Amino acid sequence: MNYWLMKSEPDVFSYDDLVKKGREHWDGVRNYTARNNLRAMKKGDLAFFYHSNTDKAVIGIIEIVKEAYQDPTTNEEQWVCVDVAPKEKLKHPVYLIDIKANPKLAEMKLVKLGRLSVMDITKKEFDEIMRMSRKS
DNA sequence: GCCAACGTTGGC
DNA sequence: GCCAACGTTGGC
Repeated sequence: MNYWLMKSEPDVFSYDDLVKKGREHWDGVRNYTARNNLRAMKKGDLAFFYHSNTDKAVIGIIEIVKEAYQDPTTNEEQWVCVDVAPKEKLKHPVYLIDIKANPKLAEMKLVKLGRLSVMDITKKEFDEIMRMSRKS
């Protein structure tokens, strides 16, 4: 079981949009590091859904329901996508500013590699963000 | 293979 | 809207 964090601009595709759809392709990734992470995902892995730009917060948990396959939005063979489904919306969003302020999360790629859109996180980081989401 | 120029992302 | 960070491209 691996843990991930995936970014989306909520104006383009939000967690609530995913809930409405029930399941969606996570396509359009055109970055090699992010692509490698997509390829490493296993069915059943969990990922945080992060809203960039307007919210800058982790909103919910999603589950990988289909492993990497050719991205249908391009003919270039090197790009892949996965399918995801909503798992659970966090009780409270966990904001980037609070993640940055938490020393336990200082090593997160979210903080260190600001532009990476699909990243791996540790179970400790996953658990810590879950803990933060339970209090307002 | 180096590196400057350029484009994109995303926080502020 | 600006700009820093950084990945990618292309000339040499």
